[in-house]
Formats: sequence, structure tokens, C-alpha cells
Amino acid sequence: MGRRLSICSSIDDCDLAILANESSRMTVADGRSFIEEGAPANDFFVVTGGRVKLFTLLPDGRRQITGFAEGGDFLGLAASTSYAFGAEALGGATLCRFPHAGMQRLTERFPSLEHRLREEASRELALMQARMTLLGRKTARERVATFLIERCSRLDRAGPSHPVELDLPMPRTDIADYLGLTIETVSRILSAFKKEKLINIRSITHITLLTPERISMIAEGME
Amino acid sequence: MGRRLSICSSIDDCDLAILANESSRMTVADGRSFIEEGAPANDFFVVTGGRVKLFTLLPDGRRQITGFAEGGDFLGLAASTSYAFGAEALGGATLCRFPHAGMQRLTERFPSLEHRLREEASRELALMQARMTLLGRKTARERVATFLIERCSRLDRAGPSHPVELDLPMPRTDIADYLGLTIETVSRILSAFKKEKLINIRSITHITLLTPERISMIAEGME
DNA sequence: CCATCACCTTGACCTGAATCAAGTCTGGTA
DNA sequence: TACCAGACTTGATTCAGGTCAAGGTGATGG
Repeated sequence: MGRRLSICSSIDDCDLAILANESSRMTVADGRSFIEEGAPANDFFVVTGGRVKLFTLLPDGRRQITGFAEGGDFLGLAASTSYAFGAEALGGATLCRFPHAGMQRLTERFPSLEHRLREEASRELALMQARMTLLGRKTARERVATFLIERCSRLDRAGPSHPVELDLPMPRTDIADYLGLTIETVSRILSAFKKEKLINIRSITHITLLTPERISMIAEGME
Repeated sequence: MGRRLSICSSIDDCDLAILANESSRMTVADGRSFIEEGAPANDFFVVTGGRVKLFTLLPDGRRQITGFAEGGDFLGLAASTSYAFGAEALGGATLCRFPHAGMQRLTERFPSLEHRLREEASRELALMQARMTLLGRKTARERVATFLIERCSRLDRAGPSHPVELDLPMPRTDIADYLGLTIETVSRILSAFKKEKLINIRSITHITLLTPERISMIAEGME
């Protein structure tokens, strides 16, 4: 969750030691889970490298991926007592862990940090509104199109009108669980987009958006 | 969004004047919109009475209600430049409006307020994860059951095992747009629940949950 | 160079919820 | 008391996407 600006951006150089003092680095191997949904929430995390997926589960195993996080993103902003989601590395990730107690010392020492955290939380809140609309009201085609555009606008700001190379580091299963679809549907729709010359599938993980602006149209239901 | 504790809870009595100074009260009539999705976000709101619905729209008019807010809830936490949602009164509401500039003066004066705001944002974040799971992975029956349970646990903490009277102040259209369904489906499922003696429909807005614990089971997909 | 395994694609078929189309109920008005 | 309008319910039918079932594909190791 949350992007770009590192947690450090609100703290000046010579205070970095204090920060380092309150945190510990950790490495998580591909597919390894490091936050258990419902477990007591003792830590706050910052993703420093690699990628992570966040998800919730239903008792029968149905899964909803609620977000992907990468370098600079915050996890576990909720200062609540238990995690509302599980988290798992996607192809290996490195994290910085801040125990809540230490976090509190930090926010006391650096009041502006609290503001950064709120900012991050509200940015995430805004993204989630959009994702709820996707899940509640968009068709499968629109969902996949939205996903592609979302991916590409995390590289390029502003949707460009010329071909964009895209790399989808997550397996189809994860895309499906993120979009509230099945892997078959995701696969079929990507194939359809290819047949319609909207995209080019160079390899499983490597896709070219041939007509980004048309794909954005589809994403917004304006075919 | 966000419940119970008023914004004032982090501010002591004699400072209330300062707070009052930075805010203005407003009344919104039933069905009147007071936040326009995408409009520049200049204010932060606290619901002081009545109810409000938050939603996002697709260009063709499809609507996703992303939440209902009532007394004590916060709106527009995102300190971003434009609102990520629209908001409209549901049967009349009263609000307290805080222009962002004033809000900033307040957080400087009362640092603990910033923490409250983050807390509120992260609580909302956790709720949204659950709602994404609902929209992405639950069946219509499960969604309606979840909705009923959600409504009743905002009265009673802990799901009780004996009948609960419930009042649904929003029209079926809103329930449908909240759950990502059509009004027909919502209506059919409520009728089915009635036939199965899970609920009793006393009037359009007044429903009794006869077996709350069975309804919770359905809500979690554990029929 | 082939076997294997995990992941992805494609096809045939099915089904849950949407859509389309009548009714019915309620509360307000005269 | 009867009428009306808007909101809700119910039924018949359709269809988007899910499910089930084969194939493909490409990276790894023997």
C-alpha cells in the first residue's frame, strides 16, 4: 500500500540512526507468508524491495487479494489489535519491520511522521474506493482492462497513447483473485484483447499495450 | 466513515471554542448531494446527525456505494486534492465542515488529533478489506447476510443468538448498489430468508433477524 | 535431448444473477 | 373511501462468467 516516498522522507539525515534503532530488516522468500490474517498486530512494515501481496480469506478458502505492495509501500497502518489481512511475498521481498511500541516512540520524536502515515492511509483509502467499484460494478473485460492500465500508470504517470511494455510479476491466479474473477476468465480476456490487437502477449509475464488509450476507455466502461 | 468517538474526544473542553471557530455546521436535505466525486477537496466533514451515503460512479451511471456514514463518522480524510467519492444525505443529515486550512491549524494546535485521524483512516481501511472480499468473492446470499449482520453489529457488539430488531433506513436501490447486486436480487434473497424463517419482514424498513447466528454462518459462506 | 511439473490456454457446458416484464403494496392526497 | 405514484416483489427468460475437462508451453533437471 502507499507508494513512492519512503518513510524516511519526513526525517532528516542525522536522525536516521534513531529510526534504524527502532526497526529491523527482514527478508521473505517467494510465497512465504509473514502476516497472518487475524493474528495480533504487533508490527508495522515498510516494503523495501521486491513485491508483496495482501489478501483476505473466507473459511472455505476463497481468496480476495486486496492489494499488491512494492518498494516504499506501507503495511499494517491500522494501529488496531489484529491484522485485517494476510501478506505473502511475491517472488521474494525485503521489509523493514517497526514494532508498534517503537513506532510510537518515533511518532513522538517526529510528529510529522504521523501526518505522513495518515496521508498514506488516506491515499490507500481512495484507491480502495476505486477497487470496490471495480469489484462491485465492472464487467470482466473492464476489470482486466483496468488492471492493465493500473499497472502501466505505475510506471508512466499520465496514460500515454503509444505502446507500453508491461511486466506482470504475479501468476494468473493472483490476478484473478485480485479482480474477483477466475483464472480461466482472465486468460480468455487477455487472449481476446490480443485477438483484437489491443495488446501483444510476448510471454506470460511480458505484455505490450498496443493502444493504451482504447484500453482505458474499456476500463471505464466506455467501449 | 469511522465511528463513535467524536473528533472532540482528543481535545479538552476549554479548547472547544477554537474548534468551533474552525468549523461550520451545515444541514443537508434528503437526497441532496454535498460532495461531488472528483471535485477539488477543500473540506473535511464530520457527520453529526442523520445518515449519509458515499459512492463512486462509472461514466454510464453504474454506481457503487462504498459506505454509509452516521453520527460521529469522518468524511474526506484523504488530504488529497480531489474527492474520490460523492456523498449524499440519506433522509437528512447534519454535518460539521472543516476547511483543510483550518484543519491544519487544528492539527498543529492539537497534535493528538493527527493520530485520531490516522486511527480513523486505518479503521476504515480494515473495513474496506472486508468489503472487497464481499464484492469480489461472496455470493448474493452471502452478501445480503453479511449486510444484515453488519447492520446489527452496529447496535449490539457481539452477534447475539436471539432475535434482533433491525431498521434499514436506506431504499433497496442503495442496498443493491452497496452489495454490488440488483434490487431484484436483494429483494428475492430477503424473501427467501423470510421463507426459510431466518428473518421476519415487518415492513420495508423494519426487519427482525430470527436466527442471527445462522445468518452469520451464511455470511461467512459456512451455510 | 527428453521427461516432468507447474502454469497457462482453450473449449463445452452450466448456473447464478441480471434483465425484462408484470404485478402488488404503501403512504399521501382529495 | 378511492386514487395515485413510487418503491418493492415476483416471475420468465437470458447471458456473463464459472465450472469441468482437455490440451499446450516453457523452465528445470536427469
